[in-house]
Amino acid sequence: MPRPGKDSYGNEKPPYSYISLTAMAIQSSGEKMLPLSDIYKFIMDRFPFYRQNTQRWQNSLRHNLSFNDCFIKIPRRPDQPGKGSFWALHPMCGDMFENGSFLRRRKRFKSMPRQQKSHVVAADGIQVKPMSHMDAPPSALLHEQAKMRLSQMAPGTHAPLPPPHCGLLGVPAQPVTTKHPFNIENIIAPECKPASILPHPGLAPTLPGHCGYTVCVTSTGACTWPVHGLCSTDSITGLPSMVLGPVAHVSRDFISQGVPLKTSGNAPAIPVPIKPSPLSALPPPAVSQASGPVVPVAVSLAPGSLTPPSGSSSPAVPITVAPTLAIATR
DNA sequence: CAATGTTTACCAATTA
DNA sequence: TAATTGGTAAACATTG
Repeated sequence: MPRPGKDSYGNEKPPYSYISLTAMAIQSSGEKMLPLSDIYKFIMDRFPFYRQNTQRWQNSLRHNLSFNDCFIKIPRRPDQPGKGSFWALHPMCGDMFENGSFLRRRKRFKSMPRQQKSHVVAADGIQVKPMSHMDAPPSALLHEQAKMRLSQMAPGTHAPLPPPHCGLLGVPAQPVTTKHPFNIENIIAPECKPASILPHPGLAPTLPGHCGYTVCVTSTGACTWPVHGLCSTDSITGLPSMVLGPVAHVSRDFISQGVPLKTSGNAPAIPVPIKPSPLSALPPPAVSQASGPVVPVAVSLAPGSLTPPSGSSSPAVPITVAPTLAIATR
């Protein structure tokens, strides 16, 4: 990913697509995510060409942000009031541009391509391109990042992301050892410039020692958390937004969840995508095939009451999640 | 109300 | 030549 300086191209149109410009802006930020206004600012700052006709290109840019799966939207924390969300790059989109050409990508990135069996779903549900497409020399920063990410996320050729801890549902608990960018370890690790854990809207402060990072385990509709009430449900399907167990469906939206680990105002943030992904493209239920990044957290589950939404035809799931969700940090 | 976000449609250029 | 990708316009919804 190029890092053009100020006025790199004078008043000429720079040889970058909006996607690469946006990616550049995001990459240039310390936390690898920016609000829309800062993306505008970055582009206008470096490319005088874009100081004119702002309405036109900004509309195009917004279109790109929404339209392209390579960008994910990250809600603001309540202590970061402001308009609009933050935008970040999808963890798996680092290898979009080929041979230094930032005008046209080799292939449009799709987080959930429809019926492409050759693609691999990583443990966190993020789509991975077949390795044969990954060996072309990509460029600079994005590539490095992607490599780093892929090396921990792509199953098969790389060390897979360990499944989330989930006692009752048959997923063996494993120590969290990977450096997945969405990994709690990464987020709270001092060397990792992280993003912040995003409190679930309307949530009461978490109990001391309990992170309360959301995981939903159900095969039907809404689930309820006895203490934290953390589970968000998809607005359309009513299904949980993050899934740990052998579920039948996962949600369309990824919604930011969790409660601050620290009470300080500088709490880092987890970039949790909330971009919808097509339900139709979802693989059959499997523990390791949750849609969206599943943050490896330690979860204890016990029999109890997860209930579908009233009026739902889905059967109730006789599961309760224990009130404590502890993040395994090391 | 303005900024932000989503979606659809159309077209041109490029690629397979 | 069909499919894909990128750019643009526009309508509309949402949000602070």
